[in-house]
Amino acid sequence: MTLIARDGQGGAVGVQDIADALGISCGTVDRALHDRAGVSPATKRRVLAAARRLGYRPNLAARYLSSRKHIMIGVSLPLEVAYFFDDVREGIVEAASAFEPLGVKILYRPYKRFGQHEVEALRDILEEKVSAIVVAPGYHERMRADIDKATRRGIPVVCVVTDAPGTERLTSVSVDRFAHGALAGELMGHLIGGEGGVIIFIGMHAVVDHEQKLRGFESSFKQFCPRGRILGVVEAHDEAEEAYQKCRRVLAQYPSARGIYVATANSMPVIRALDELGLSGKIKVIGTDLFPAMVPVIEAGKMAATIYQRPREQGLTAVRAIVRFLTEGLRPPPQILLDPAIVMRSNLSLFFGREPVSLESASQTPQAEAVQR
Amino acid sequence: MTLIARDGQGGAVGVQDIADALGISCGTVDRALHDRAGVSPATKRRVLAAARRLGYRPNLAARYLSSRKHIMIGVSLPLEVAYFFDDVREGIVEAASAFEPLGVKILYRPYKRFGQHEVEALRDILEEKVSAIVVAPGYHERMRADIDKATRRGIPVVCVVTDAPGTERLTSVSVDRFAHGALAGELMGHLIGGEGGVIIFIGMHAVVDHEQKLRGFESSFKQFCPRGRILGVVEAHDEAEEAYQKCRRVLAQYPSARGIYVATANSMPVIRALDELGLSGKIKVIGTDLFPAMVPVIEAGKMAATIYQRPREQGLTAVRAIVRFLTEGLRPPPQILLDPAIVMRSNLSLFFGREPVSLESASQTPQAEAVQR
DNA sequence: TTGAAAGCGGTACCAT
DNA sequence: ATGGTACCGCTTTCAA
Repeated sequence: MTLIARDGQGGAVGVQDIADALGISCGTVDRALHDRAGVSPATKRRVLAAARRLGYRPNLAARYLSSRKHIMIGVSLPLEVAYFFDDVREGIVEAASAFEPLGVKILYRPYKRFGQHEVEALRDILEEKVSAIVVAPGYHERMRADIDKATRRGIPVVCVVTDAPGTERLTSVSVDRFAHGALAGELMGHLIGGEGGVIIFIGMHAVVDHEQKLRGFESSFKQFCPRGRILGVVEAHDEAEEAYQKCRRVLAQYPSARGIYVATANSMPVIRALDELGLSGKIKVIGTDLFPAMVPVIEAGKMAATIYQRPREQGLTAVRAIVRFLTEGLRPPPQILLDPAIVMRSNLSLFFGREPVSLESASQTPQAEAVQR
Repeated sequence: MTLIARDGQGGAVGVQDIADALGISCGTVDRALHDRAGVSPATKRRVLAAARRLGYRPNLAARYLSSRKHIMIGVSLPLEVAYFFDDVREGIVEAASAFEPLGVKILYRPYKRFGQHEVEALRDILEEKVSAIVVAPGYHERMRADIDKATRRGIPVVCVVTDAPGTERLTSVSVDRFAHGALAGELMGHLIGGEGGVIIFIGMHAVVDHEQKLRGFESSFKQFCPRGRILGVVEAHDEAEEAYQKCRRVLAQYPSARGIYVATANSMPVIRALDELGLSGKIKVIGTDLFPAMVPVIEAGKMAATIYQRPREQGLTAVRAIVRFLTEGLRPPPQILLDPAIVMRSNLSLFFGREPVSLESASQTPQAEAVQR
């Protein structure tokens, strides 16, 4: 050993150690480490080798303190559907606030409706100086060019809720949609006691999400309800009135139906139709997502279960993945799939109205410092 | 305004700003802010007032960099039951690694079996210089004194999996056990089609956890299975052989039983008994937790569902709560209840064998730095 | 009791 | 291309 460890903290190796070991200055080491201009290729190679050999790990606190570069995460999400994307945003803010000490900040650039003006919103964000971007692509083909552009500029893009397959996005966070449908199918099989016909409501077949849920449902319903049958698949295009009308029509057509699976958030019109026909509770309904109006419906037993896509978790997960990538270079798996949660009457209260750990009560005040060591 | 903002970053206020505003030195401000010795009460009051007025927020990166005090979290968990506590520990390590830039480190002091030598293990940890402690109290009465002692020393204690009610612990992280039981009850109601007798296996009535699950089950089973009946509650004391024997006996006594709810992890002996009696799949079983041996059982349809207590999430949550408390003074709610997850065949793969975001691939190497901005 | 100043580990700028 | 150094905001030590 030609070196004397500079510190007792388990021997963390810093730029200065590398510099000392090579007999050069820390400035040069910094330049070599970060691909900055003005280092001879030879020196650079030596530095990189030494860094690896000595096990260099950057001190992130020092870096943050020194560079004063904040990690600004641009968030572009639709304002509608509010109950869902508000929760996503809540998760994002929550995670960002946990990383505040690392200088993580959120730049929120919402747009009106899912799928509308999303490209413009993304471009706006690209104008600003952000370090990463969170988006929920409605029409991913339209977003592709800008997502790839951001990525090539070194700005990682993470998709939440929906994905933009085939793009250079860092990763996507969403619920496993096949599992979503499969859970619904398995549960439905149990609910209707292993036999009977069911009807499925989706948005449209063209939407990959809906199609995946549908396939999931079909695959497991077949297993868990061998004497069951899928009577029909209704496209309601996420329109309330359309769902209502088609529900009435399809029930008239199949009066023997024993279950309905609504693979989108569009379940309330179905409940209304069942209510009017006096079939609430008789026909078993499995819905998707969770919003205020559904609470009394579930409590009243008019909907047996709903598959919850955990928007808050999605937001949390996206930001955590970004921060780890940015600060530690840890590349997340190309796709992060959360497990959909089954919400029934017994656990409803755990999902609804649950507050995040309050951000207000954070120590703005010096008093709270006292608890530290 | 008598002050000119020192920086353009949104006007963050630091110790120096307070010092300037008061015409004193930053050293004094620091002492006043942290209850250190050697500040006149008058000065201290003025500093505190100014800090609040100016909206002082400590720069945590600077603090960490300067003080070189790491946040060492002492973790005292049993090695058994491994499949469960290993996952808790995995979550703890995962969360800690995310906060590594803040100097968060784990001091792991395991002990052999749940409930045994836990007091000694806790005392050992107290000897070391830790900033916080995570424990899973088996016999919380025995732990009380040491938990309170740690807390009084300024070392927050967080309970995971189990709680130590009535102690000064910072908070506890566990699954909502009433909801656990209630979910099982609701599901069971559906599984047996609204009528029939069921049998419940617990550890013992004296264990609060088990009693809570039992009450949850009873309450919802009554609602969802109005023509159902709880035939018996079996205490198996977490012993495999006992569970097996009692299962055979109770099934002989109630041949009409249509469902079994095992409220502890002790479900495999029950499955074995059912297998031998040729009742697998006929009698609906709802279990608790998830471990390797259960996977084929669920896949084969011998167990309809299991209620998963999400050990990894518990570990993650505990560490996050500790870090936020320590760094931001944010006090968590007195009890953190996670939602139990329903695992069935359709979502089994999402829970089992799921790897945490790999810690290995983290940037030990300077190359990964290049992705940063 | 208080002030002044030296770091902590990187970064960035100015010399060379 | 490289070295030297001031500085980020806070803590800590030494002087006064």
